[in-house]
Amino acid sequence: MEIPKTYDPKQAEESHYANWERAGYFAPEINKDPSAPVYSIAIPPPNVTGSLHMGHALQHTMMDVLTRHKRMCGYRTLWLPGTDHAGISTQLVVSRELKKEKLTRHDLGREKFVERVWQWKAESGGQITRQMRREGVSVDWSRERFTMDEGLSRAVREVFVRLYEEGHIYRGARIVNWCPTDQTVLSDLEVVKETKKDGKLYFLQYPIKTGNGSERRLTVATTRPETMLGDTAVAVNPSDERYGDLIGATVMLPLTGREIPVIADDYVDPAFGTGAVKITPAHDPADYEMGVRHDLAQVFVIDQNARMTADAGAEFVGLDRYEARELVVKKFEELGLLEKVEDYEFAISKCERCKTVIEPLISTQWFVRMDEMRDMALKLLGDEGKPRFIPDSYEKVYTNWLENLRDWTISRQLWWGHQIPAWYDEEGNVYVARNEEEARAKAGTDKLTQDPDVLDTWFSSGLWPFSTLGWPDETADLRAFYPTSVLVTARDIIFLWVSRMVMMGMKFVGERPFEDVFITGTVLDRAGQRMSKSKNNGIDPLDVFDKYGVDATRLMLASIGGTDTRWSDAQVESYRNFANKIWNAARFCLLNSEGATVGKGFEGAPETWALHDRWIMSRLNKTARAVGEALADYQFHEAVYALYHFFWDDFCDWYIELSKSDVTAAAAGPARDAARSRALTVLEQALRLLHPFMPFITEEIWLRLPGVGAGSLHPAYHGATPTVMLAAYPQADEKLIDEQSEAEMQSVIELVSRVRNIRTELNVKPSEPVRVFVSAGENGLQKVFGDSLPQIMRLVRASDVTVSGAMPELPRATARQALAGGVEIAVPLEGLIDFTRETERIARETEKLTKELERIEAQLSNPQFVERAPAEKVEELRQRAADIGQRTNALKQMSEALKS
RNA sequence: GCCCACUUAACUCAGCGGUAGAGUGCCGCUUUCACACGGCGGAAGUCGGAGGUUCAAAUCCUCCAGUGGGCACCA
Repeated sequence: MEIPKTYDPKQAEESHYANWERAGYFAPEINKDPSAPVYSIAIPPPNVTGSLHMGHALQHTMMDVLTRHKRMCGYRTLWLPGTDHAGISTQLVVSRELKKEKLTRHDLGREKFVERVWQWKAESGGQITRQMRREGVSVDWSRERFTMDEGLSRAVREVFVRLYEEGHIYRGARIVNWCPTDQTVLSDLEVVKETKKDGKLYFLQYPIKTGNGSERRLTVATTRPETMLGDTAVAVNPSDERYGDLIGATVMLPLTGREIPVIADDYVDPAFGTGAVKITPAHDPADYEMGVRHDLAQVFVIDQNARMTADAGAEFVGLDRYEARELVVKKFEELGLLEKVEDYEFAISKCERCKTVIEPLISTQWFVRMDEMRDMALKLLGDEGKPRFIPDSYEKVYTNWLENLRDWTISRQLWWGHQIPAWYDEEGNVYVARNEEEARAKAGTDKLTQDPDVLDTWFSSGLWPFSTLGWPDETADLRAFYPTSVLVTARDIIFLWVSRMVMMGMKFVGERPFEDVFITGTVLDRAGQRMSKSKNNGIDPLDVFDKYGVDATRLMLASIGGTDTRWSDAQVESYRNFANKIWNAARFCLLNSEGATVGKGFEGAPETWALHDRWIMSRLNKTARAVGEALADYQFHEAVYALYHFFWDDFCDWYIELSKSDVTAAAAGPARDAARSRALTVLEQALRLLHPFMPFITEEIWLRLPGVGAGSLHPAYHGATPTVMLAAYPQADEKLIDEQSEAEMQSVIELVSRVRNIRTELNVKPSEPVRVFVSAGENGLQKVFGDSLPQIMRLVRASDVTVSGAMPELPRATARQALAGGVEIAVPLEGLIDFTRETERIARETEKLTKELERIEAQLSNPQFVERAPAEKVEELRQRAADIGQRTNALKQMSEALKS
């Protein structure tokens, strides 16, 4: 059999995925067990414009591990894939294309433009789904969805109509976040606050109308002087003694000739600035509220392009807001009304996508009142603790946000998206309907115009867990797969998306959309910074796949816990090495597989097996148990750790070495066949355990193993072509977990390690055989060592190993060591021992033990400890103290022996 | 301003009430017939600081410092 020495991931990655997809292994229909439990995940749909980044790779790895694991456990699994139409992003991508042809979307018109977007989607929208195939994700492509699909669009209209009919959706003029670049309104969540370090606070003086010709001025502080052109009041705190006499007075607003009142409002903080606030209801959210409270006029001085309007005055009209700011300040200075300008750091709102400074404007938009759905979500958490957040600290974040939830602005001034299902007749009456026909019926006319706005992209995403399953129809998929089992996502969309799915799911399906929410950590760059396009510090997962292989990358990602972790090539490299280790262990087993069959070799009662066989089965079952428990708790790193060390340490370093002489015996025969079968069997089980994490290498090897086939599959998949993907996931068999064998093996391992240590410390050449004497008192270890003699000889490179109850008389030139359990070892090394060094070595060892003994004795002599600590704890320490005492004595004698 | 998380070996991180761990790196030795992407052995940490609770604290509590993140209408 030709098997290369080094694992090349490319070939396996290229061949298996296409086979799995073609064979239908990813679809729930592959499961033939009608009573199989169900496991489902709806993928967080990546933007159709997107390309794979590390965050996707991380989340997809975890979802794939969960899905593959459950599938192998016999669950009917559905991991549903799809993409999001991503309103603004997609519209901009296509607009940019048009720009190359010297066209704007307005040149095309809405209909042609939208057609063009669909065309773009057909040609270029598949990039991310192709990249996902590279990751090995076991999603059911036959159920792939897109948020603008007809089915999902129907769900969107249905939800809109129902919310409107129940009075949760309304249309009205409110102050909103306007992005002058994207030319659309944005929800609060699409606005980011950024610290403006070089901000200025301007102190403007407004003359007060006194009627008696006396000069008095009121100073207001502002970061936006240009908005003073739209001021309609100055507010002070009613309890502020400085201004008490001014409440109700009139201020002559400079530059405008308008007169505005001084009003009192508790909102004003007397301690800030001058304690007097200019109020611009049309251009500031807080002022807007105050304007509503005091019935103030709204004077619009800034338009949707962030330019000054005619109402700003002839000198200002047409100016950009920042030009207007300069001019206002200059005029104030000329008039002697600019008191001062201070440096002032404050938070400024920007468009999350394009980073343009938001212009608060009053605009007619569609909104959703969230109170009813908010209460449903809070009740679900309060009553049932659902969804369960992992890590649980996010539950508080989620609750706090919900409790302070405000109305959601859902209309967007875009062309790409779900057009709002509202029509207007010629009088401007609005008809909300599922389609135009229904609207006509309601309106009693066909002279209707549909609202030009589209819905916030997150409106359709909020329906994702059920719209993808066919809602509003009562489909079989909806019944089978809703609620989904878990949502795996990043923390930055808990509000934007997670909360809305819960609210929408409760409202429209009457049930939570998922049981658990697993919030992943974030992969940071090497310097600990978030990866971002603007910083250009992203590491492309596809490059990592090319360099180290998909399986190694997945293992690295899975080993990231719930906390943020810096990217490290070295770590991926170590998992690449692990993949190679797996490859070579398999290579060894396969090169020695003649006469062997997976599943054989462990016949009869475990008591009749050799120690190392009982031991490896115990380790294997413990590992299966650990992995199962870890995955149930989303402790991916624990699962990886358990698998890594089982495979490398237990299986490769010890089991293969211990069984090597039997496996590679020159003479064929039943004993050799059995030993070979056992190695193959353990390997095969290990591959199953590893498969959810490393799908490619495990399949590549598994298919080559002699004896695997239809019989290896989980019963739910009978009739399927053999694949490790559908093999039964190993479940811990508690009967095979054998603590005594593990303890005995541990003694053998320690014995071997100590002899090796002596060899190294005393510079014995690797090729030089040694003689080893072991005394194991009268306890059972004597038999354990006796039974493992050939293996011990091989592992320590001894010409001879003698095990007895007591150490025989040995020459002075003997290296010695005292082990736990009263075991002593001696290696005569005539001519090799440096007596001084050996004395030192024993002294070091003694010192280490003495220190530990002192600590233990201090504890044991503390009556409080003996009294209050659990009895077994005390007993454990006593035993350890006794053992150390014995070893120290032995070392002392060894030291004496060296002197004689 | 408020809230949350993090701070453990040179690096990246586990552990989260009972003898300090892993991977990488480092220091020896080693190309013995699965693997040098390997093997064997080894050195390396007063677990951010200060208090407190406890028989016992890296682990629980309080305060402080640093880092990162979220929330917030102080103009």
